[in-house]
Amino acid sequence: MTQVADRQSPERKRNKEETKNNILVVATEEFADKGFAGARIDEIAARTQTTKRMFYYYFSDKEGLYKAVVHRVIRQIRAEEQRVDVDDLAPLDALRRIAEITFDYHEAHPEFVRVMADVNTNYAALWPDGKQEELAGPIVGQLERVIERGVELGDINPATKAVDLHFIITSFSFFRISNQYTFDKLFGRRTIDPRDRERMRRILGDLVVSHAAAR
Amino acid sequence: MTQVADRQSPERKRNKEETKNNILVVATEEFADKGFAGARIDEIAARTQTTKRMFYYYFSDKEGLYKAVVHRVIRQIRAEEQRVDVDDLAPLDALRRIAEITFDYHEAHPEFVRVMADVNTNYAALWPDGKQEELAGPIVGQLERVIERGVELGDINPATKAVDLHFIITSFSFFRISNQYTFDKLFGRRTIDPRDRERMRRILGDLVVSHAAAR
DNA sequence: CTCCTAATGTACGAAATGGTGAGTGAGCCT
DNA sequence: AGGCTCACTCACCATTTCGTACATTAGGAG
Repeated sequence: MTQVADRQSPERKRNKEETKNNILVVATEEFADKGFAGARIDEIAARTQTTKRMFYYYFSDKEGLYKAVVHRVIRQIRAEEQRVDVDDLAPLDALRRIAEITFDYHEAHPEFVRVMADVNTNYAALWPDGKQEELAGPIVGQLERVIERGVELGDINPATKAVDLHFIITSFSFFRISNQYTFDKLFGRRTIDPRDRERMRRILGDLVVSHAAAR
Repeated sequence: MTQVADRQSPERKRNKEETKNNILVVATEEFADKGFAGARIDEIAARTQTTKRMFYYYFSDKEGLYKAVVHRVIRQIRAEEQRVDVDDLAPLDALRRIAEITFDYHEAHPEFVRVMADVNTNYAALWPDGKQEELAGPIVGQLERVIERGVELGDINPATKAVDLHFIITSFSFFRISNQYTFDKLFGRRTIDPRDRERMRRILGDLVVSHAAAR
């Protein structure tokens, strides 16, 4: 019995990975809630199991911590997309399915939406280091494969571009969450009302299909 | 010749309206650029022709100034919409035209997009006082009239809802501006590239038409 | 001309905020 | 056992930031 196992054990007092992760989880909540400028280091510290000094020990400064948070939320949505498998659906059904998955993800993960909105507030000046492909993920490639398949079958318009489809899907799904508060104030509709949810989801699917379908 | 004219004259040194407006214009830029939490009162002061003390004199505090800015940018887009006249277009053409006008407005007024995004960051907790109808404006009513006309002619699906149409148009137009930085980082497409602009504009018009058109 | 009030300017303070210097001790290695 | 490293703690600081008490002036009223 070596002690290697103990190194990973939860009761270990000093645990680099656990501490870092604990900070990241709390920081994600705080940054998602208040944005970069509104988030307070001391506030995060109070809700962490460690002290403020640890941020600076592991993440250099507020910006470093923020970049780590951004990286984290993007990695999570990409991981979800990785699991998408629509190969056994007809092309147009596959597109609708991808749209629905994205729609659902945005609703289930408002922290992703809020962090991304805040990154744009800062003109994406605080962007995590790392490869662009790793962050972009497989989604556009998946759409391309479906399009290719659909074109061969004559179901999909050959002029259809994957990035355009992704833009349509994402703008609809993202805005519904990000702008729910002002949209509801202005037009008195509970944007995320469960009763409206199904209709909105269907509308998006219809839009995607009608955009891609062969004439 | 009464002196009433002089009261409005530009060379007047002390001018309530002009001072307030000057502050509002600068504050709009600053809040749009940095958001509520990131904006700095002293920074606004430095770029104004008056002193910081005037904010508090006219707008009570930072929140009051922010609310005034929000009110202002919303009033401006509604004023633009007020001028829309599509009564002499065929219903489906009218819808496309309204979509294009909204699309163009968002592109021409990023400060509107940025301020609204920031309001949502704050869960719309800082919302200007005033009537909801005044802020919502005429856009939904205009869409409703076009739909009604189209249904009578048999061009438009009777199930079409004006708010849904407005959601489709706005989410597309808004996201294209608000999320341009992250979308471009991730998918390497200059979202507001002039060469892409026409295609995006057309895509939105097509989506709107296909959503509303009678089967 | 003088007074009075609305409008403007000056200078400052209290609290919050991001960040750090210096030390401590847990746990691994030999 | 004992030393060494690195994860961790504590107390502290320099600025920044919102806000205000108080002084001052423009300009209309009478």
